[in-house]
Amino acid sequence: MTEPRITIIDVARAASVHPSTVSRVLNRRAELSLLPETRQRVITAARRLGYRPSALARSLRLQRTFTLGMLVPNIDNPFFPPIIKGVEDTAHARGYNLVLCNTEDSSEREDAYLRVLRERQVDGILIASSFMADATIAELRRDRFPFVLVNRGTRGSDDLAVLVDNEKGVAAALDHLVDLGHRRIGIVAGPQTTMTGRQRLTAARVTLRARAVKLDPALVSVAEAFSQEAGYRAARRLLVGVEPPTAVFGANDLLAIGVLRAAREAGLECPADLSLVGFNDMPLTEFFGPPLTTVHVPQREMGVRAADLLIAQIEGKPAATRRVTMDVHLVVRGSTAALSRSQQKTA
Amino acid sequence: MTEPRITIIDVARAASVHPSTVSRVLNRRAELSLLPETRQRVITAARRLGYRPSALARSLRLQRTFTLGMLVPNIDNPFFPPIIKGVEDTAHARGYNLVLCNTEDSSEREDAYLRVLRERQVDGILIASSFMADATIAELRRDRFPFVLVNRGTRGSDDLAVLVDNEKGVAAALDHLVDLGHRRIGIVAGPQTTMTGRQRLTAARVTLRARAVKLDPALVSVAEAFSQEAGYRAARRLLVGVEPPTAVFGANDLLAIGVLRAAREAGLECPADLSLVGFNDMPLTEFFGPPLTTVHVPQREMGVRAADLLIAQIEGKPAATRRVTMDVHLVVRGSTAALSRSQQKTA
DNA sequence: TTGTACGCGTTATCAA
DNA sequence: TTGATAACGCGTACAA
Repeated sequence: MTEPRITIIDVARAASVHPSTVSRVLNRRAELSLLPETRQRVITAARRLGYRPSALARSLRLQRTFTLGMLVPNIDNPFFPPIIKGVEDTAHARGYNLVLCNTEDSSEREDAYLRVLRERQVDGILIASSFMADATIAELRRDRFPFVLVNRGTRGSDDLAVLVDNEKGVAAALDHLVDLGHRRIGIVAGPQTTMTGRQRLTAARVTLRARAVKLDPALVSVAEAFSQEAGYRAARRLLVGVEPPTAVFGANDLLAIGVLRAAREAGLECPADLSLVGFNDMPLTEFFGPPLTTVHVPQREMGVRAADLLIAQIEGKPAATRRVTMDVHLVVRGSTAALSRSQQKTA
Repeated sequence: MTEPRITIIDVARAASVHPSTVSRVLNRRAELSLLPETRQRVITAARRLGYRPSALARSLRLQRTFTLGMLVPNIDNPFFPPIIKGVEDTAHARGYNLVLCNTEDSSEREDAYLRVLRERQVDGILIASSFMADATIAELRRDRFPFVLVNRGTRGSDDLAVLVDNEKGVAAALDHLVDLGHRRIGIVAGPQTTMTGRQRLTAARVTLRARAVKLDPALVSVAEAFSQEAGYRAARRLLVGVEPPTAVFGANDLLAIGVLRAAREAGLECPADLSLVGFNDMPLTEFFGPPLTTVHVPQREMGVRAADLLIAQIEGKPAATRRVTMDVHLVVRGSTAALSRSQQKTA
């Protein structure tokens, strides 16, 4: 059925040398001690036979796979692809492959994938899955398994992590709204089971207090996921109140889009009737109707830094920093506008 | 440094049985012939020691990795994530893992990744990379390596493939524009080095001829990639002409977005001054300004079908069909409108 | 400079 | 029902 695999032994035979010699030639380590002629014989024999090394056998022998695993909550969320690209580019450049796993925010899948990755002996893991239990991560830590957290932290430990400056971003977003004259500001928060969700909500509270703007508890709606649909549902609860907000901050862009949809359904125009700010600046938000004002996060760069951190750890290099915080800044586009007279009247 | 790996041998020792027995117990194949007591001893020993099987060793022995490779041009293109999810869900459900590779439409990376995938002995490959040379694919075919083409074909061979009904989609898109009264219709075509690019342009020609609408050669602009930027550049060439089109068909949604940007820059409102149709119905297009009229392609389903096809081949199941063509339909949203009087005057 | 021998962790096959 | 053995393909001390 299948052609028998061509191994190092076949090459050796063809070149009339010992298999170990073939191995030496093909792994051009220190060019030390190899007759140029022998080397040539081996190389041509290998090419002629169409020899293909077995990464499996090599990994088994070396106990190294040159593979990284990455756990992502949802590849459908446009926030992640640029991060993944950053990781992959860096990995590729440094001789590593990437195995990508979609957890769908299901702890069952998270565990399954984590197990698979370890059984496959990937050299390290990137965890962007924000729901994953700290306990699961603690296990990796205990086993000294190399890993890096992306866009999430763990309580009270100094795991390697690449984080976003949520405080700064949220402050910029809300300062912007307050500066535009808004006082009744609604918050569509992310799931409070995630660190990002909690941090951004807390930061929002802090910022508004600092600006002496009262945050009406009725104007805080927590979404059960970082998705457009969840944002829509959360926003509906927000907009039907007797005294609706004149502006809303969505804890990420997908939530903001959900808000937009709910607003339209309620007959509200954005930004005329409702100003809207998101977070992440995911691709294409500038083409939305209206273009989304949002907090820019350097997604690709996050991936690059995360991969760098992980590979450094794998290769035993001294880690200069255990924690990288990405800088962010507000990008003002069309979805926010100064508080209008009509809005004031309504309120 | 690293803890020594716990192997089947350690478990065997702890359970006072032979390693081969451990293997038998752990691979709950036909429950045939195993003393319940022995089985229990092994299982508890394994659990107690925290035994983790080595996928590497197993794959080496079995010559099977239960891993699929997937080549994608660009994970940043929102068209692909749903496909990838479809593939991954199916693979996961059937016991396979997925190694994802971003080719960036670079043949260098395509070759590099393809080589890596084969060295890692993935059981099969999904190729969504439309630029890949037919010659490269011919090599896979020659080696009888299991693969499935996604959203692309190869000339004159009956490779396993999951395709999109481009003819139908393009016809629906252009019929829609013609029905709205448009006669000066521009085409922003995809790269003619890809099968999709060629098919859609040809289909456009065919459809317009069938409707007795003349296609002005000056109104056909070929983009050098299926990206927003390339669409923008191609559209600029189109819109600056002396007699600009009243409607444009973009060969995919990203190109259409590029057109939108170019139109705005030229002071054209969409759809008042210019109607626009895309292709693919990638996620979030409904939230664009204006919402994009486009041809819906069941992306996730494509991934599912592709994975099914591939796994069937790997497992030696008879392939009912070698070629699956996905049905498509037009989704009319806000970016298209009937030809207006002002547009007629201009023309 | 090259050959010898062994082990990486499994599982299939055969023998007991 | 379980044990022994070989082999999957490679890399590396060590010996020659």
